[in-house]
Amino acid sequence: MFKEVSNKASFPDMDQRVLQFWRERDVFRKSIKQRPDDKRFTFYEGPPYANAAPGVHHILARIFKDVIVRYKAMQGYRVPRKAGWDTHGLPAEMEVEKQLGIRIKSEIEERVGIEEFNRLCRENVLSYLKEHEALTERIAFWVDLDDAYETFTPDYMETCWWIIRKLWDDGLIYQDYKSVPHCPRCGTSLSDHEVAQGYQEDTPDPSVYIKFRLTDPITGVANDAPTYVLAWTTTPWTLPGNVALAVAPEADYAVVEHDGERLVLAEALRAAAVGEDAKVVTLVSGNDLVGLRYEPLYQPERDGWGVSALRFDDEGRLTASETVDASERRVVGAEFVSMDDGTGVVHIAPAFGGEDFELGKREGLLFVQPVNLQGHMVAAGMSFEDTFVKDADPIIMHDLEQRGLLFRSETIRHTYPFCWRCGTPLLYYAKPTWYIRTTARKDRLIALNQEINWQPSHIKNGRFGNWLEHNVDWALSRERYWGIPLPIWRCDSCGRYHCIGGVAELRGLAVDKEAAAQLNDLHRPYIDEITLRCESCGGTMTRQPEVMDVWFDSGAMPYAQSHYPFDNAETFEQRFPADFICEGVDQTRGWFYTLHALSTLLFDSVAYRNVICLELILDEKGEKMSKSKGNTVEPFAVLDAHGADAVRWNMFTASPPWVPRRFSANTVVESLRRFMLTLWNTYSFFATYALLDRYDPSAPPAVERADLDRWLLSELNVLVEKVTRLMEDYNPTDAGRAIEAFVDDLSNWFVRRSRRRFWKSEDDVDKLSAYQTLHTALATLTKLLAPFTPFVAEEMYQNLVRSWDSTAPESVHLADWPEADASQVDEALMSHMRLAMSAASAGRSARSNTGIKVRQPLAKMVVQVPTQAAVEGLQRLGEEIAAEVNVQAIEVTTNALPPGLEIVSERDVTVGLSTELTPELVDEGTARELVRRIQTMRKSAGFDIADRIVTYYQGDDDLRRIMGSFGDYIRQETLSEELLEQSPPPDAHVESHKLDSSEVTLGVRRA
RNA sequence: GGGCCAUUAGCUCAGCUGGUUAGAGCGCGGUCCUGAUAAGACCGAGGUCGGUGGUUCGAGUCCACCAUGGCCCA
Repeated sequence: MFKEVSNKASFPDMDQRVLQFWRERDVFRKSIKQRPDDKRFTFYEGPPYANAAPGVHHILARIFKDVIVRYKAMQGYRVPRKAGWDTHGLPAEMEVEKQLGIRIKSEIEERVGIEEFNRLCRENVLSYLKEHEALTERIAFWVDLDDAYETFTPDYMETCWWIIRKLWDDGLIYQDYKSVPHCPRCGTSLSDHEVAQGYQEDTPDPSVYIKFRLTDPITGVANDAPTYVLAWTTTPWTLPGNVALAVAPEADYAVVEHDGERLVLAEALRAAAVGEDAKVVTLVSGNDLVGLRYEPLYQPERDGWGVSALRFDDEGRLTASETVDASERRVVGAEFVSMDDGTGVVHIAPAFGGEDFELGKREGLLFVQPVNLQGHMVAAGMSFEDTFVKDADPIIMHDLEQRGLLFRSETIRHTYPFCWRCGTPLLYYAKPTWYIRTTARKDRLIALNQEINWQPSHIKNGRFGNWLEHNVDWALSRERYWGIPLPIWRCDSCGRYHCIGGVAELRGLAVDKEAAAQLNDLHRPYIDEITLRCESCGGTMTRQPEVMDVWFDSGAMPYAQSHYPFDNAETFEQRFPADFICEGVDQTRGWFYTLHALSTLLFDSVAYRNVICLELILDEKGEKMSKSKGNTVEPFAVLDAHGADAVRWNMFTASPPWVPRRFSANTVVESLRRFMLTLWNTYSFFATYALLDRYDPSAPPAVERADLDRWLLSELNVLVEKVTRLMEDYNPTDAGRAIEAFVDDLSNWFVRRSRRRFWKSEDDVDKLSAYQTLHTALATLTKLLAPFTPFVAEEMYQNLVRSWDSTAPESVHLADWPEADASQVDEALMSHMRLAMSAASAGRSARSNTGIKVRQPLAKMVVQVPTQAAVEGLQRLGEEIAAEVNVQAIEVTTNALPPGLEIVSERDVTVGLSTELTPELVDEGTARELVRRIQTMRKSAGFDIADRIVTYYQGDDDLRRIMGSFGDYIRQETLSEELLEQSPPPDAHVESHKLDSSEVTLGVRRA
């Protein structure tokens, strides 16, 4: 039998009961195991970083993962869900540095030591693991936390080595000097996707125009005054590294007079740079300038700064330069010279800019590096010696000004990259770096992307597609500590490199086999101590000191989570690629990319077939949540206040997840009121009356269903079809909204219209049909809702289904997803019901226009509809309209409405309400008024809904007459066994009322 | 400078392949209804659908440009 359901639900308490139930019955594991092994749906968990407390954005990502995988499980798929934790990389290192008060990288090795440092990092990354696990359980994200992968385990790391080795064998790993974004504080390069996270707009920087004095004459121009090429830069600190000036070969350059000197700059930028007034001596082409030599601003290699010059050799490699003379600095042509801003002359310093470096290679330029990895100027004896580059800017500008070489200086604001972790301005810096040659497979990266279903779809060819189109090689190495060591060793004698592909191989080649055999932690510094025997020359090989980009770890997750290929090859093959992943849109350059890149390079396959990209969560005012602003919402507080389902429902339905969304406790309350409570009260209503009536859900189906019932079942089956379709389309938001609309109809039309059917005293077919219909709707809803609001779905399911059907699955989450029954769908009926609703609404509107309140019955309402079919359909539903509008008769017609009626139109219907009041109608209105007052008295007397009572009344002739003619009606409505005209006994609840103009005394007492 | 997304009521959001008078919820004012409901109904105030041009018989919807905001890239 059903259990009683209070209409005062406490969802947080219910959550705890349900969690307990799932734990006791091990429902999560059963939900996986009960499904066939050969029908799989693979989900990959993008590993969170557990070194900070979980926030609401974690809830967002986790429930969108959960809703899809729960749905697929109910669809009959076996859906294993392995949890995972991201553990390596700068976030942890940064935290530990903060703890230790470390300011610059060198302190780590000098003061703390790598061993201790990494030990602290390991501690740090899991410091909030318990909170993350607690949140995961609290919001009912079903993922296997007991079998989680962690990226710092030897098995995980070994797979990563195997991947590098495979790429190495395919010739996809290489080392090169390249200009890379470098954080001088962290002392390491950043990958492009890391740089992407740290751009800041409106960054002020110097904008300086520098004069480079030509030492060669320009062909065809009289050499009778000092001539300077004018170059523009926003990074004065790179000027000591200048080795060339680049011009656009095809562009026009103007030679202008200025203060008795000549300046050379692009004609297109002349007015902007030197003003309209400057007199143009002549125009030359860029080609005329190429090859001209100029006087260097600085010659660090000559002047004892402590910097030696290198030179690009014929193969583009950097080699020591024996001799350098001033004349080697010259003007070169380059296609990238822009005429958008500056002077059309670009100062070239291959030690810094990427384009500069490539140009240096091509032109065989010098290479001068007057900045160290800490970002300080190496410039012994100069005024800016040992200053941080950004601080060196003004000093260098001052120095050049003194020497008459600064033409103009201003400040501009532009977008500049900063370190996403520590906020230090990044420097583009040429240094040796290990790369994965992703560009070699760029066409496959692009082609395979076409096989991925992106939600929202514009990401595919928009953000992600563009990213792939602009693909550059993946800078893999990091000069850091807490990461997977790069498995590359170099022979000290012959210089040969060897890439290790696994622990066994490492042990085989180790010089000290014993030490290698005992190695059980592959991290630095232990791995650094393992040297290998060179197979070519017998020399000793030492490991390259870098560790791997932490994004590599996450991209390796499909393979490394099962220690492929060393173990579990079969498991891997079953679970690759993923059917579904879901993360924030910031991962287009992070995890979405690293997964895609590695699967393409390793197996020429996608890594995932369907992906949902979520947007950021904003605070109530639309601002980004951040701890420093103090506008974060504490996840456990809101969960414990309103329950996990309300939070989940809000996030699913309040706005599409791929648009930045606002979130606050207030928005959760709204979801609670609008959806959760409406659902719950409908359920509570059912349970209350089903219990009173001893409704037996196992009874055979009613032989005949009322139109209202057939309508609801039709809507229900349409809903099942719609929700299924939307879930197949990875669109839980619209699916949830469809459920919400149904629940609203269920509560505010079906139940509202059916109340009398439930509480009438006869047990007839109509009552049975009403119960069966409502029961079916609610029981089906528990299944549709199970993926969305798993707690309330379980609670309702247990009572509505399991309480009487012991053969039903023991949890709603073990049940099968419902299937729509098209034979129950009646389009015409649904459309007529919509018309009836409109007619009722228009009728209520007409009533309020007349000022006659609804309790006062009126004789009739005429409903005008456009078609004869609608007339017939509405006639069947006339009773519903009549009851809503409280009229005694409904007349449906296609004809024009007769005059004298109160007319209101809504959509396709126009109604005309008769406003004439007869004495009989007034009496009936009074009778209804009496019923309502007696009902209110029952409540205030504290009677139970089903209590039978005796009602006492005293009043004038009018009251006596009404009690006489409407006595049956009043008795029935108020469950009065008797209506007695006498003064109530002392134990009755008594009230005096004013009815119209007369005084009435009423009393109620339990019978 | 380029790309993507967004812009509809005070706030949060719907408006499918272009088709009468642009909707809902919250909030506000009023009225009503109520023995499932922390609810519900009806009325009202509140919109130049970011702007300008274009295509069309007809544009919130399609196109172009612009503006503002967000994200990303250079």
